[in-house]
Amino acid sequence: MARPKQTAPAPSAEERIKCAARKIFTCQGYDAARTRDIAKEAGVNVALLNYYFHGKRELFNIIMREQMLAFKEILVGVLTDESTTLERKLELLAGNYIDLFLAQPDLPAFLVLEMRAPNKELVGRMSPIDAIFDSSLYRQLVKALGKRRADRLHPLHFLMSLGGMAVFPFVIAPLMKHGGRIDQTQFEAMMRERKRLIPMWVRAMIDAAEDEQ
Amino acid sequence: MARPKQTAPAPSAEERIKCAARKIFTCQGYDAARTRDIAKEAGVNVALLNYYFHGKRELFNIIMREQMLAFKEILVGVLTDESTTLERKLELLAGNYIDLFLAQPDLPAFLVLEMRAPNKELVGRMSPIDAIFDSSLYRQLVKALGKRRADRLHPLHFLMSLGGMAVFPFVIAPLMKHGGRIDQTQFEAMMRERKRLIPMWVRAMIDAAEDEQ
DNA sequence: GTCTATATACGGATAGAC
DNA sequence: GTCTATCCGTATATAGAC
Repeated sequence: MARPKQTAPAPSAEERIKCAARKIFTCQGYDAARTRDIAKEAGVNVALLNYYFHGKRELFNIIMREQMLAFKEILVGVLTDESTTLERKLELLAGNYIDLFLAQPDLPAFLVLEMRAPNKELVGRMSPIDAIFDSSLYRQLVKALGKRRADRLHPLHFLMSLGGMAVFPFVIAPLMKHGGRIDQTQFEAMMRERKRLIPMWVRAMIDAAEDEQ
Repeated sequence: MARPKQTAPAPSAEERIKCAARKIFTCQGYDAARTRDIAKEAGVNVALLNYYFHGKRELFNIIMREQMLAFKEILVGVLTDESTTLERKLELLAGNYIDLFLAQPDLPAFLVLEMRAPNKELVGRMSPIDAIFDSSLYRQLVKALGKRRADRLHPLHFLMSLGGMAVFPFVIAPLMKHGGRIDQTQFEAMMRERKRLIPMWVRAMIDAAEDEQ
């Protein structure tokens, strides 16, 4: 009698191709990626890749959509929650994004790269900008800034700053690791520190705006 | 008698090729760029490109080195000036970088892209990390943090934050311009605002560290 | 120095057997 | 569904004339 499988079932070829594609596309970008390499990584032939997905571009679009969605879901999930405070939202954003990038260090550079001209339509459809403007967080920022200051100082400034502080270290990591003054372990420790620091800093930035003449 | 030339002399073919290469490489990245397009943009034939420079890779390396140098010179120039205050250095860094990106909006994404694995050696040689550790700014940061706090809170945190706040808006510009809520004019106005805001914010971040228990 | 014409390689895609 | 073999376009690079 067949006992229930304890181990995960061997992933289908289709699934293996998608995983391989995600790995290679995110590491190398669309133009540098070779379908042959994706097929080899998945343990199949190029022909099969074209059988399941219809060519390189189609496969890429699927991966790209998935990755942008993962990115957007973190943002929108936190942004629109009416039940959390501004401070808590800042903590969640910084924490979730840094955790995501620690798990997938190539993701930020990949998204930066592929958001460029050739994919304008694809990217446009995924833009979270409307969700931001209509969000709970946006209203909380306006309130924290005070009506008068929110007129002169766009709330987006603070979201751009938060994003930049979370993302930037990962894209310049290759530079920082040269010369041996920062190694991978130290780098990761610093990124974990930033989960605590960034929300505190954004709060300080909001308050600094308060003090302007 | 030949009067002195009032107009700039027609740039040599070599120079035109370099300009075309800079434009096309920075807009499209190495893999997507076609030597034919560079040659056409320069008004010459592909053969000539290979005559002056030795193949696509060589030409690219020259451009890449130049662009990274421009980037690094801003940083190092400000960093090492013993005669300016911490506050002034922060102003100069934010101001100079944002001006550079306003003039060349594709530059940040290009550098992010090309700093990846395939160019590790090239990038490593250009890393500004040593210059940072030995700089006047670094010492000023340690001092501003206070010796005790500088032990627990790495001064690099603040440079990463400054960099991220200056760069990030330019790399997500394609996302922000969708939906018509931010247009190009507004975007540029916000970036100019940030030249004033970022130094103030970094100062606030340093002071926020001061207040921790 | 600058061109035309061409060699060569490579990568994406497909035909067709199993 | 999955493979082998192959086609075909395209991109880099070079040979050689002027």
